[in-house]
Amino acid sequence: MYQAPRGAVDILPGEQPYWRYVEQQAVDICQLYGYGRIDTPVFESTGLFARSIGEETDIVSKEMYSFEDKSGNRLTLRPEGTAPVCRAYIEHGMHNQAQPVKLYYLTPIFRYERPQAGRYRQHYQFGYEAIGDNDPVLDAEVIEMAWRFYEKLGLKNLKLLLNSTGCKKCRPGYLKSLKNYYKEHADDLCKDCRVRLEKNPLRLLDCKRTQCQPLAAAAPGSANNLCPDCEEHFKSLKSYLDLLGLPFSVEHRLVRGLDYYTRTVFEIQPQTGGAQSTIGGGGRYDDLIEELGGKPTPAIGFATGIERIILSLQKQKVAIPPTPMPQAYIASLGEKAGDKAVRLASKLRQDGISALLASGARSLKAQLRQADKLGIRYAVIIGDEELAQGKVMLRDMTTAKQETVAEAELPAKLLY
RNA sequence: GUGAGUGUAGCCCAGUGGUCUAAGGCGCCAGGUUGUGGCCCUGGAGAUCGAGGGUUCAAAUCCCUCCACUCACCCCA
Repeated sequence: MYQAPRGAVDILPGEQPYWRYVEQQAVDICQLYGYGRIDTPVFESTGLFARSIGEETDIVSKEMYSFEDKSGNRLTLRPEGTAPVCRAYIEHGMHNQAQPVKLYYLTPIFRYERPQAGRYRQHYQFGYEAIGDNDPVLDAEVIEMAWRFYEKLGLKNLKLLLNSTGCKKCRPGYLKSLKNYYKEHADDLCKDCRVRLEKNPLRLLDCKRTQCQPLAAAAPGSANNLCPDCEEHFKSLKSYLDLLGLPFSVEHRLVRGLDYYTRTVFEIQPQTGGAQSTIGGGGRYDDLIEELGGKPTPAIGFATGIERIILSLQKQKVAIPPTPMPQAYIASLGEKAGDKAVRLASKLRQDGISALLASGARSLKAQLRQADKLGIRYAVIIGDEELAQGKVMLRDMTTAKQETVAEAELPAKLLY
């Protein structure tokens, strides 16, 4: 028997209301903040991701779905959303548009990982990017937009974590002091952290092992080792966040897994427990466009996992708008009535009234039982008597009252 | 890639070597008189007990291998 591939799931009709709800709120907030939708291909040249995300990152080194097509091109299923948008920005000469260019996407993401709660091999991300401006007011706006989005969805107990990782001028110095600090305490580190010390010192900061906690807590923070420009940018951002009334906490241990981030990084977490505490995050990537072959162009973006949002909505028992059911169930008895039912269902639908036509030649009892189970309010019943009168029976399933009405009256009755 | 837990009908699950030709609940289908739902009653369909191998006179139950799912780690949305 075939099963969905590991880490990939079917989104069944019963779960669709959550998806449609989240997607609608995403589209709405983007409209509100002036972002235009962009859809990029699900696969791109492997090099695009390797160059942007960083060869040494876990995503590139072990999580990409890469393949070669029949002409030998190395392609990869999109493992994140920002690089393709930057590629499109460059490819279509968007630097000629009014800056910053604001784009959003809602798309599947692929990463070869072991699935667990809130983590899938194919998952969906909603993300947006503001490209072409380094004003910290834009950082604040991007963060605010994410915050309002979650608020609007109905999520409670949100936490905003903020940090600044500096730029290519100040980061090398910071990394050096971080390494020096850790080298002095190398004996107290867990074995994973000893590897990190060499490979990816920033990751030392968010080790989850208890033995490394005190060290990480007392480690030098990037936000305290910024160059004057970055310092000023960060300070300004914080004042804008205050201005907007967004409660943030500066986390000097906040680091993100992609290499392209500069200056501002942030994450938002609903305090709902579980291992996947972060539902969305983002930051600045002022060097990425240039890195990918464009002109030097500052930018900032954000992305959030739809599955994690839905998990949080469910944990917090947020009420979701239900999917509307058909208004009418068309039941019939006998062949002639059946023909009339077919025509009537078609007519109602053409009039914009959703209708479900009974199928399978079942008893009236069975037909009504189905209407009831599906939660359809009105049953239209057609039998020999109705046929003889040239009318139909309209039954309100919620009150169990029914009346004989002319077919022409039906639309008005069904629309209340 | 690592660790732990779990795998019995669509779903929840009973069953720890013979009485299992596998129980129950939900759901599904049908009936409870002639054209009427929701409650109740009755009946029915639906399971190679995750797969393969082994031990045994006998295995859903014990052993091995594999697979899948779940949770956690690494890492990330």
